[in-house]
Amino acid sequence: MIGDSEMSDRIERERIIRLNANKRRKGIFVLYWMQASQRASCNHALEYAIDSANEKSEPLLVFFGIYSKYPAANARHFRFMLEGLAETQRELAERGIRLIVRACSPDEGAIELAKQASLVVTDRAYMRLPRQWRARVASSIDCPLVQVETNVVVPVEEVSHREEYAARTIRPKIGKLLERYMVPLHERIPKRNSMSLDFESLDISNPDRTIDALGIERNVPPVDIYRGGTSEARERLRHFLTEKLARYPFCRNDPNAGCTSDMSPYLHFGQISPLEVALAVSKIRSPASDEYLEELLVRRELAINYVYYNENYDSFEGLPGWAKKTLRIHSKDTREYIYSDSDFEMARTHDPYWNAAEKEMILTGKMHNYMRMYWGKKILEWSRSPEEAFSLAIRLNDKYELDGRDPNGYAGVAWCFGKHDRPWRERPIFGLVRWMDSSGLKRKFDADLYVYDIEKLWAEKR
DNA sequence: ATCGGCTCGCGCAA
DNA sequence: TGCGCGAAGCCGAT
Repeated sequence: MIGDSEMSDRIERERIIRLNANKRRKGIFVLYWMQASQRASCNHALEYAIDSANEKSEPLLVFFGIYSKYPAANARHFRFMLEGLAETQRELAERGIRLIVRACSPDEGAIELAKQASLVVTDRAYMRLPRQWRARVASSIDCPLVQVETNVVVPVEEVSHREEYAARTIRPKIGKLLERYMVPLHERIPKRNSMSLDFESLDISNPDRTIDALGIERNVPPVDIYRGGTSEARERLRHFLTEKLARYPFCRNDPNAGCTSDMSPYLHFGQISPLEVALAVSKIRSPASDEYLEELLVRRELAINYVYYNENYDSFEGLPGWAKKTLRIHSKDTREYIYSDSDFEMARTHDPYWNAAEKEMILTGKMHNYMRMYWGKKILEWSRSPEEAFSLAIRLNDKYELDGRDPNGYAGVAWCFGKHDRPWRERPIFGLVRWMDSSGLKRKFDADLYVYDIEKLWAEKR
């Protein structure tokens, strides 16, 4: 596909990819089909759409399709998303841009609205389903579909043309491109106001009412701890930078310390831009900010590289050869414990630390990173086979985590099975895959305090 | 408390 | 072709 920069002097041309060969035509508006980047600020796709609209003095209409059947999504995810979307709608309105929201498969909605558009702009997610949607829209509409990368700091294909092996192989590739791509995005206002365009749109001012109206599953309840939206994300970022970052290197692996940034749900729904976070953090020059940028830029964009280039990102098959081989050799090893899916899901194992991690996820929608590793390793250890373990870990992660169904989640689970890691001393069940044990948790932090706190929360909520 | 060994494959130097 | 080294590991020796 061809890069296209003629319309935007402020967006790096590598972020822009035409997904079909259609020519721009006369239309009533430029359409920004918003999907992955649900925000009004620091959004390259939105800014590109504004430039495109201004160029021909057309108004800009933004469309978001709410797909109530999105795999593994439930009321927890939808409420968080809707809270953010309502704020984004208000923010866009202040710039004279109308955001319409419809309950439909997003590709269907985009195809319908594209009939009246001169040009369609969209943002970018890397999972199977949104990629299918974009492909379908590209071939079904009569005007151009232009994809603008705003979900990563360095565009995926610029970093590498293939699946990277580990953090150490992608780190220098990202590092040398940061100078070019880690630059602020200046925002503009459309020449023509689109607020008066008369299009049917869902009222999303009350998320719970919308959830009921859409008939979305309430089997996993929303959480109160994390409220969706760009302003909430920014407030958390500010708090992280002023109160937590300095001690981040010493306490980030301690679930009791409460010193994580908690950006992942906001990044997952695109409510805050990774570029905005990176620029804010990098203003503080310290070893601590470098350590955080490693997470945000190297680990996060490695996870995206994995999902983008590995079609089996959510199954055992996606693992590296050595890991699959060694896990298969040991798949018949005797397991001291074997739990059913519901034993795991209901936190009914013999291990209080594992149960606490599971309960933290169920209650809060976010398990501490360090416990996520232990949690995944033990599912592997206590399942009938590594294939079943992998698929259960993905299912639980997608269902309960606010940041589930995200490249980070898939790469995180895969890491527990050897992805992006190296081999270690061979042992039963795990083979050469790194093993973890609860004695390690106790060595590194007060694991019993963690259990105590989670059990207390569990008792309060039940 | 600290440290080497475990083990595979990438990427660079030669 | 050889060599160093790697996301969070554990284990056993000192």
